[in-house]
Amino acid sequence: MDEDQIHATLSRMLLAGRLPGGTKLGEHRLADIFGVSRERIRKVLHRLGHERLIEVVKNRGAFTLAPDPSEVHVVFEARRILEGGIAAHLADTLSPDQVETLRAHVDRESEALKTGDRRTWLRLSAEFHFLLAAMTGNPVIVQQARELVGRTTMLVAFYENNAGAQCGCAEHRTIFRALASGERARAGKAMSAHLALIETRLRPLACVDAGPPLEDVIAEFMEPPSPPARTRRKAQMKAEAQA
Amino acid sequence: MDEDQIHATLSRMLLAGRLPGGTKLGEHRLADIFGVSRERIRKVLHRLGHERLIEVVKNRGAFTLAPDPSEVHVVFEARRILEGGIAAHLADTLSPDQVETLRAHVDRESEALKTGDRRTWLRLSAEFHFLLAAMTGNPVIVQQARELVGRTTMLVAFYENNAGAQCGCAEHRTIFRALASGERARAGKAMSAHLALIETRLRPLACVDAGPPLEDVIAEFMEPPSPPARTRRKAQMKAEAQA
DNA sequence: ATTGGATCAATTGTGCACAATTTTAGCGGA
DNA sequence: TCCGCTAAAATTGTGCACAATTGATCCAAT
Repeated sequence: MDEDQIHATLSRMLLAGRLPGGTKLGEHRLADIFGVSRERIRKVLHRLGHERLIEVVKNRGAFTLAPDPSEVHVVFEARRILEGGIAAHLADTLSPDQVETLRAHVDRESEALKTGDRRTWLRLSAEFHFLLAAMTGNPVIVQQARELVGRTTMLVAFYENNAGAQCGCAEHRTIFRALASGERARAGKAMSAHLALIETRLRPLACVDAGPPLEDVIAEFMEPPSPPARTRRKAQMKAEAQA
Repeated sequence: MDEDQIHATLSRMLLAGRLPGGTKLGEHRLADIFGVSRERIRKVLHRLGHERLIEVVKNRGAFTLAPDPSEVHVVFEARRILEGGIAAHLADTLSPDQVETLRAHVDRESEALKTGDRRTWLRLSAEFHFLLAAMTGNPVIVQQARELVGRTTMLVAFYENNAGAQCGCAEHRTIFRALASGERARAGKAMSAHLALIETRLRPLACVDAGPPLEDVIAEFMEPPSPPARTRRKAQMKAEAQA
């Protein structure tokens, strides 16, 4: 199997979020699974680590990310900043053709929502953000947006909140209107507000799913330096015990 | 020598832009220079490649980037988008302390400019952008901003236009005023305009330095698939001939 | 003289064996 | 029962030797 194939396969798997956070990804084990040498796996693992899709610790190996709530906030805040900038930029530079493409996309979202085609709606909903990034025509921006969207996907998959946490269709249309009329400030604000809403829809579930953190409860009664640090460690131990 | 040290050393060297674009970075050669094994160098090289500080081609090795004008535009456009988003975000979230820190920074810039301390002024000028990214408190954003600022540094170093292409002090103050007064839209626009100005100050030099592209002239009389692709290749050949 | 192909040198990619580090299991004592 | 220590097992890191690919040089043929 090719190295890029292995990387793509593992990426899909990680983005799907099927493994619990902190799961160990042993080199020898993966080498057996894919039927390739361990070195091949090593390279892919380090690459995934640099892409922030897994966490690699020196002399300890690779682990799936344990998405503590603070990471949710960090990623969504980063998306608000970056995609807010994208929206503002597009409001100034969008061509008539691009406006029409966007209009068609939002219309398809509405249509899918109306006809109850939930699967299509989910896909279109996710593609909307990527489409905007692509419309900048800037490969650097596309790359950065792809990374953030990927991390978001992992987060929502982990909190298995696929049902309600998707993008609201009306909000996409609001963003579109601001873009189409060239209202730079409004477009940026709308995008930022939209992403903030998604985060709030996601967060409540996180607390439920995270279970009893125990150490965090103790930490609440002490000075607050950085509570989430220990949550991660506990999740790792639990996951490793399963393996 | 440690692996991280080698990475840091090469990073500094690349960002300084001392080597011409397209210079080959042979593994065996670097291994001899640093006095370490080739594998160590390989790892660092691939890491640098993933960070877009060099270009690694399969079965051919690593090369310093050949900054064609299109890359200049791409990087600066990306900075306008990202840092525009950062400025807009900060206008909403800046604390009084942060406002004072920024004010002090801009004052120091003015002071350095007035007293003719050019070295200090250049440093402060560059740090202004990084300071804003850091003030988001978001590691993801800091990381992305660092990458773009780094690539910008390489570009200005390559075009050896260090003299006039630095940030205008007045523009920084304009951005600061918008941030301090919480004018989100104005802050984003000011940052975007500021970066656009830097690019225009830089570009004329680029065209002079690029020399006669030759293949591009031929390409102009054919169908336009992706002209910049061949410019890069020519720069590589020229650089390799020197080595 | 130029183009085409083939061989050869140089450089990168890969698998394997060994070294270093971490983790775990076992054991004895407080 | 719990803690500390030691040793062994497992896992990752590294250097080396060899394979594969690329680029260049040379020679021949048109």
